[in-house]
Amino acid sequence: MEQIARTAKHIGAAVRRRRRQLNLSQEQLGSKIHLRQATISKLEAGEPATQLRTLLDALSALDLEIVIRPRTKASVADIEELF
Amino acid sequence: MEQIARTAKHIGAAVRRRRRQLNLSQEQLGSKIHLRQATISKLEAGEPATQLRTLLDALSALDLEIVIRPRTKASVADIEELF
DNA sequence: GCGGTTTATACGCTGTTGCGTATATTGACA
DNA sequence: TGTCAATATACGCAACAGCGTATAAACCGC
Repeated sequence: MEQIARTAKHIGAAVRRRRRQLNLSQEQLGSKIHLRQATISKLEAGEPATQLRTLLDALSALDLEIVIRPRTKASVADIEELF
Repeated sequence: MEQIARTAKHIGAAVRRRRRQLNLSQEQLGSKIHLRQATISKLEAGEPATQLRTLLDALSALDLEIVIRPRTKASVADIEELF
């Protein structure tokens, strides 16, 4: 339930996972926060130039939050496994 | 050491806190990741249109990572206190 | 108070978002 | 396999990030 994310792709994957968990389509999620389905698609695809606002709005609608903490010793391989 | 961040301002504050902890100037942090001092300034100011790439690059240089998880019950007031 | 450092802000430029709108592509399942 | 939902992608547009460069403003120790 806790996803470590070090890249935009990780973040996108976490968003997608949660959205599906909640049985929402990109369209439905988008309309909750006034973003287009295409925008959600790019966010989930891990587009690194996505705006912070877009991510935060999505997280909010998905009842997710971000925690910022010192990096754990988990290797990159360990993290990739989660995705 | 774990910062909950639900807004761009929270994120910016966490970045700034860590940067200072490591005794880096915005200039120094920026040059590590090929971003201008002005860009770091905006990130720390909590500009919500900042690009994800910018944040992730900064976190990487600061040896920080993001965790995405379901929102805790902590009230907004509780979170604001941290900042 | 001063001088030096650090941070905020400005201008013109290029690149890219997210928009509206629309259409391919893919996926799921009867 | 056919069909409808869901997702990816496209075009032109307005808005704005981040760039180089530069300067104002705020901070700090002495």
